[in-house]
Amino acid sequence: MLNKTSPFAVNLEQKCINKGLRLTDQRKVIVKLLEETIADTKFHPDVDELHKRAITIDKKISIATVYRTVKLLEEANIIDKHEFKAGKSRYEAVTETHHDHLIDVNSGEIIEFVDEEIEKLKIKIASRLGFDLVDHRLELYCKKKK
Amino acid sequence: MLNKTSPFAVNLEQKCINKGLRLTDQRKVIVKLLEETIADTKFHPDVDELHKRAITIDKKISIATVYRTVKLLEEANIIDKHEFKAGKSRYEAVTETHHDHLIDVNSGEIIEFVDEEIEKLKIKIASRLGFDLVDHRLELYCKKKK
DNA sequence: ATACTTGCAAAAGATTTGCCGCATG
DNA sequence: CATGCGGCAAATCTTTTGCAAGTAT
Repeated sequence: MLNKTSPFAVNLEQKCINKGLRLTDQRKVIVKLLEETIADTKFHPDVDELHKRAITIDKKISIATVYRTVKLLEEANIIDKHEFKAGKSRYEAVTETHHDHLIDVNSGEIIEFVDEEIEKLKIKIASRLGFDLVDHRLELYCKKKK
Repeated sequence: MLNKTSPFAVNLEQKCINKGLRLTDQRKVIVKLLEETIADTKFHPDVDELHKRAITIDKKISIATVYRTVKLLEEANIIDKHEFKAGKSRYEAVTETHHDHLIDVNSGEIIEFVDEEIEKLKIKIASRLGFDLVDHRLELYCKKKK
C-alpha cells in the first residue's frame, strides 16, 4: 500500500487551491473532514455523516452545501464516490494508486486493498473484449474467517 | 460462457413454482419479461423498462407490483439485482456461473463475461485478508478500442 | 376460507435545485 | 463590485408501504 503520509503528499485544501476552487469556510470544514479518509483508510463517510460532523464545527452548514461540495470535489477529481450495497454514496480522498474494497458484511467495515495482478487482469479482459478500460470497480463482500 | 439454452435449463416460471411462489397473472407477465434476459445477455432492464413492457401486455399492472415482484424474485434467488453507475437498479435471471460486467460508457451497452482467473483471485485476496467471500461484483467501464 | 396480492396514492429516503441574500476574490 | 456560494424549502427521483378490495390455493 502506498505511503499516504509521504512528505510529497499534497493535502486536499491545497489541491482545491490548485484547481482554482473557491475556499469558503464551509468548504474548508468539509475538506478537512474528508482529509481524515487519508489517515484512516477504513473511513468512507456518506453525506449524512459528513454533515453531522460538520455541524459540530459550524452549526449552520446545511446538508445541501455538503451535497454540493462533494459533487464539486468529485468532479475536480479530488475525492472518489463509492456506491456500495447499502443505498447511500460514500466518499474518500482520491489516492495515487487505484485500490479496491472488501466489505465485511457483518460489521460494515470497509478494507482497502491493492492487488497488481487483478489490476492487470482487468485491463487484459477489457482488451480481449475489444475495449479500453476507463474506470472499474471491484467489491468483495465477505465474512471474517472462523 | 455457459450454454443457457441447454435442455436441462429450468425456466423462470418453473423456478417460481419450485420455490412455492404464488403465480398471479401479473407475476407471470413480469417473469416472462425477465426470461428474455437469459436469451439476450445484454438485456438488463430496470423497473421502469419492465413496467413499460408489462403494461403493453396487461395495462393495469402497476409499477408497485413490478417493484414488489423483482424484490420477491431477488430474495428467492431467481434474479440478480445490479447497481451500475447510473442510478436505478437493473435485473437479470440468475445464471449457473457467476459472471461480471463490462459497460460501454458511450453506448450504455452491457457485456457479460466470465474469467476463471479473476474469480480465483477474488477468493485468494479475500482469504489473504482473513475473509471468506460471500458476494462480489466487478464492473469494467470501458470505451471501444479505436 | 384464509392468507397472500394488487392498485392506488401517499410516504419515505437520497439528492438536486430555485431563489435570494451574502461572502469571496 | 461582480460573480459565485450558501441556506432554506420545495422539487425530483427511485423505491417502499398502508389500506381496502380482489384472488389464488
